[in-house]
Order: sequence, then structure tokens, then C-alpha cells
Amino acid sequence: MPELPEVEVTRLSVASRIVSARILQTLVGKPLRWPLGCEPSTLHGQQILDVRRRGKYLLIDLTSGLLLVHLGMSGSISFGSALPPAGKHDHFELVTTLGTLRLHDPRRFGAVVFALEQSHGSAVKLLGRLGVEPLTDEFEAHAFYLALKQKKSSIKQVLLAGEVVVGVGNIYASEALFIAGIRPTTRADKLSKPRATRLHAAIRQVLAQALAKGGSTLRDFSNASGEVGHFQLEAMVYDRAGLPCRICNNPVKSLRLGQRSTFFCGYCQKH
DNA sequence: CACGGATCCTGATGGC
DNA sequence: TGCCATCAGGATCCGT
Repeated sequence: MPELPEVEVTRLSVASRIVSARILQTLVGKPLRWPLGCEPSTLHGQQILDVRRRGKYLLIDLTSGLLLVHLGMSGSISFGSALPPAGKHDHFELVTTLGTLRLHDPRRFGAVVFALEQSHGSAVKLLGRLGVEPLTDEFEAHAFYLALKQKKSSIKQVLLAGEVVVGVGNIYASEALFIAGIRPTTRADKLSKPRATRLHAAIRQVLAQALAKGGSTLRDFSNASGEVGHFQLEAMVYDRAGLPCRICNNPVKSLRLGQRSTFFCGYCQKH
């Protein structure tokens, strides 16, 4: 389940190898979350200028326009010059002069969308409401506190919504809230400045650590070279319902918040 | 406007 | 080759 660290690891493992490649052919499989938004032939002959990331989106800059790639829940990218034959869950391929970029996505929550200009077009609307990048200086504790003051839903749902800060998915949201000692159900606008500041630091810590370890979620994840992350993050609370809290030994609790499984320690985390 | 719920999809899992 | 229900998850859309 790709969250920000996994998407960034994917980007790092592809970008340097694919930049400057020219697109020769496009293969489209079963429909993904959104239509491509152009004729595949539009891409042919274009050069790949850069691979960037915004939130959980990969942005592939082309000579004219860009491709937005989202891995959804089950998506992964592989890139190489001798990939195995496409399987039934391989739904998009860019054949280039430097190798083939392939999106494998069994559940098809992912997407590849073309946008002509970064400042126009429907595809770029996907990027319009995204919050700040958590691993840059624009993610700043006081501004984070003020933004939370505007939100009345639970802090966990605010994190997942991605309008305040991007890249925090269901796993890292539970983990960051545990580290900050905050109950997932606490209303965002009720967090004091010190607690918001602690959460700010916890989000950075959790995401940076996962990134440093190669984008290891708790489930399987492999980068675009097919290397599986050996360094499995040890979850403090995620998927540990009923197991002893690693800090206080009280059983980890679980509940559903916004249709999402949520884990916390009733002793270590306060409202 | 802001918030909450439904929704898309398929593989894994567990109950019977 | 057992069948069926449930769950997982990101982000958009729709109803209140």
C-alpha cells in the first residue's frame, strides 16, 4: 500500500534511468481509476524530461505535457529493458528507448492521466487541493497548528484527507498519532499548540524513517527494480489490535474511523 | 461550506 | 477447484 515513502522510493529508483528516454509505444490494459485523457499516440515520440513527485502522485514531465501516475492501493511500477511478459494485472506500459515502464495494479485503484499543461486541464485538478509536502520546509509547525484549527473532524481523518498535509496514509496516520500521544478521534481543532507541534514532528519522523528504510510499509512493497524492502517497519500500533502496546503493554485498541481501520493505545494516547 | 458516507476493484482470509 | 461474506485501501463524488 503505497504511501508517500513508497512513491518516493519508486521515483528514486526510476527517475535517473528513464530521464531523456523517448517514448516508442504505449500499451493500455484494463481501465484504471481514470481514463488516460489522450490518445496513446499523443505520447509517442515524446521525450521524458523529469520524474517528480507531488503527494502520492508521480509526475512524468514530457516534451509537451505530463503524465500523472498514481499507484492507488495495490499499484507498483517496474522499469527495465527485459521485463517478463505482461501479466493480467499489468495495465499500462510505456515502451521507451531506455526500457519499459510498467504499472502493475491488481485492484486498479491506480491511474495514469495525461495533462497537456501543468497549469491547465482536468488532470491537474487532481493536484489542486493537495496540502503541503511533509518532508520539506513548507511543512511548518505553527502553520500546521493553524490549519488544524480550521478542521472540525477527527485528527486522523484530517491527516488522511491530504488537504493540510499530503502523503500520510492509513498506516502512517495511526503510527504518527501514537508517537505524538494523540487519540485518532480527537477533533483537529481541539489540539493545543504543543500537541500539534508534537504531531508535526511525529509525521516527519515516521515518513522520513520509512523513506530511509526503502519505503517499507508493513505489507509487501518492491521498488521499480523489483527489490523488496527487507527492512520491514516495526509498527507500534497498526494492525496490532489486542496485542500489547510496545510501550505500556496494555492491549492495542482498534476502531473504524471514516471507514478506515484505526489503531491506538488507550493509555499512551490521550484526547 | 464542511463534513461523512458510498464507491470503485480484486486478492486474501476465515467461517461454515 | 467449495462457497460465500468480509476486509483492505486512496481519493472523488454526492448527499446532508
